[in-house]
Amino acid sequence: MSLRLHNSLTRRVEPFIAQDSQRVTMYVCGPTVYNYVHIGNARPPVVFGLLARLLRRQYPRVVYARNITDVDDKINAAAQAAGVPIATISERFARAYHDDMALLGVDPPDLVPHATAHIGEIIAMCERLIATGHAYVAEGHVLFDVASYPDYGQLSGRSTDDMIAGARVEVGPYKRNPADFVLWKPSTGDLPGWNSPWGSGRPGWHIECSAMAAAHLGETIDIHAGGNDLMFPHHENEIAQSTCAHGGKTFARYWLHNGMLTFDGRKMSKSLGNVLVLHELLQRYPPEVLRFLLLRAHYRQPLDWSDSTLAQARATLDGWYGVLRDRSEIAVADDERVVPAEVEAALCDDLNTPEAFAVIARLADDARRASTPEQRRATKAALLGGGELLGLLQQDPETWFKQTGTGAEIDAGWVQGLLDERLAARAAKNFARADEIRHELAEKGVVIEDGAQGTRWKVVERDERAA
RNA sequence: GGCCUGGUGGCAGAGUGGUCAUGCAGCGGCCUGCAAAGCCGUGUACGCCGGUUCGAUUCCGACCCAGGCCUCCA
Repeated sequence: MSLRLHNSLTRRVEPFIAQDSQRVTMYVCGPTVYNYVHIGNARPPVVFGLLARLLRRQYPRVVYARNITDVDDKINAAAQAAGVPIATISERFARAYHDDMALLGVDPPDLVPHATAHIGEIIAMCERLIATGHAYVAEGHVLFDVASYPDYGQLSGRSTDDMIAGARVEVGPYKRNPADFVLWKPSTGDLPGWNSPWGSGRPGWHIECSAMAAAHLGETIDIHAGGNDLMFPHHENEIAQSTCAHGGKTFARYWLHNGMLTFDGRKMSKSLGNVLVLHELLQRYPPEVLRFLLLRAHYRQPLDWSDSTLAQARATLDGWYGVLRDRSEIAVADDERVVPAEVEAALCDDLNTPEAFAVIARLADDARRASTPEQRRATKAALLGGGELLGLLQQDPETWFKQTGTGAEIDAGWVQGLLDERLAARAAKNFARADEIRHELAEKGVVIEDGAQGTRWKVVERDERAA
C-alpha cells in the first residue's frame, strides 16, 4: 500500500519513497529532560511512533531515532534549584519519560541518542562548519553564519529580511548578523563544560540534533519530524548546519510537523502555565484513553484537550471494548489477527487516524452483528488486528471495564457478594432490595448489567458519575 | 508588523465540485421486573461576502474570527 505524507518543505502531501528501498531512516526531536513532560509533548512520540509502525510493515528495515537532550540550561537550573548534580535531574526525567511513553503504548525507538554522548561529533561538526566558512568564533562562542547559506528560511518560508524585520532575536555583540545562532557556547563556573578548541563549553541546542542524526542515520535522512513549533528556528537551523556541514547534501527528505495540543484554546506550554502533566494524567485516566485522544484528530490539526473530549474518548472505547467483551468466548490467536486493509489505507493517507477510527467503528458494528461462528471469529480478528496497529484494544475487556482511575480500588469480592444477594432477591421477586443493591454499588462507581449469562459489572469514572 | 495554519451539525472530528463520514451526546421505539448493554429509527453542518461553474462546504478573491511561529517550547 503506498504511503503518502505531508512534507512541510513543499506544503503538500507527496508519495513517500525511501532513498533506500530496504531501509528507512527517521529522526524525531525528543524531550529536554529537566522536568516531567506535559500531554502536548506526548503527541509527537505517539503520532510518529505510529508512523514508524506503519513503515515497518512496508520496509524491511526502519531505523528510528528519538533523542534525549540532556544538556541544556533548563536542566542546569533545575539541578541548581534542587541542589543535586545535573545528571541526577536528566537521568530521573529521562527514565520517567520512557516509562510514561511505555504506558501510552509507544514503542521504544531503535535508537535513543543522548546529546552528552555526542559531544565529540558536535565539536567535529562545528570545526567542519568553521573550516568551510559557515561558522565563526567570537568570544568563546561558535556561531553559524546565516549569510553563508542563502537557502536559509526555506522550510519556514521566511526570508532573512523577515527575520531582521521581526528583530526579536537577541543581538549578541559578538554576532555578525542578528539571525546568526549559537553552535557552541562557553561554560564558566559550575556550568557543565567540555574541552573544545574554543575552551570549555557546551553545545547549543540546534546542533545536537544535527550531530546525532548524522552519527546514527547518515548525512541524508528520509524523515525528520517534530512539533510545528520547532519549525523555526530549530529545524531551520538544523537544515542550515547539516546541509553546510555535509557539502550541500539534503539533510532530510521529508519534514513532518504535528499540530499543537491546546488547552482552553491556547497552546499548552510551560511558559503559559496551562500544562497537564502526562505523568499525573496517566495516574488519573486509563493510558489508553489518553493515547486514543491524541490520535483522534489528524496529527497536523490542533487538538484541544478538555474534560468533554476525555469523556467522549472513554465512551467510544467503552463501546469497542463492549463488542470484544461480548465475543470473549472466541479465542483469536495472534497469527489470526490481520490488519484490515481499510485501516492501513487510512493510515497510509498521511496518517489519517480519524478515518482509521471510522473504519474501526464499522468493524465494531460488523462484529456486533456477526451471527455465524466464522463471522464472529473473523470480525473479532479484524477488530483486534486494526487495534493492534493503532496501539488500542489489546487489553482484556474485563480488565478494561474494571479499571479504576486513582483512588480506591474496587473490591471484586465485595461486589460479587452484593451481586449474589441481589440475585437471590430478584429470584424472590424482592425488586426493592435488588434496586437498593444496584444503588449501593452505583455509589462506589460500579454499574451493573443483567444479561443472559448473568450479571456483569463495570467501573465508571468519578466524573461520569457526578455528571 | 512579517511568515504560516485553520474556521464543518449540541460536542469531537474526517472528507468531497453534484446521494452516506465516523464517534459521543439527544430524541422515539424494541428488549428489560426496573435498568444497562444491544438492536431499529431519527434531526441539525460546512464563518461572511462576492466570483468561476449547469451546480460549491469543496476552486478563486476580499473580509471577519481563531490559533501558531518570529525568544525556550512537541
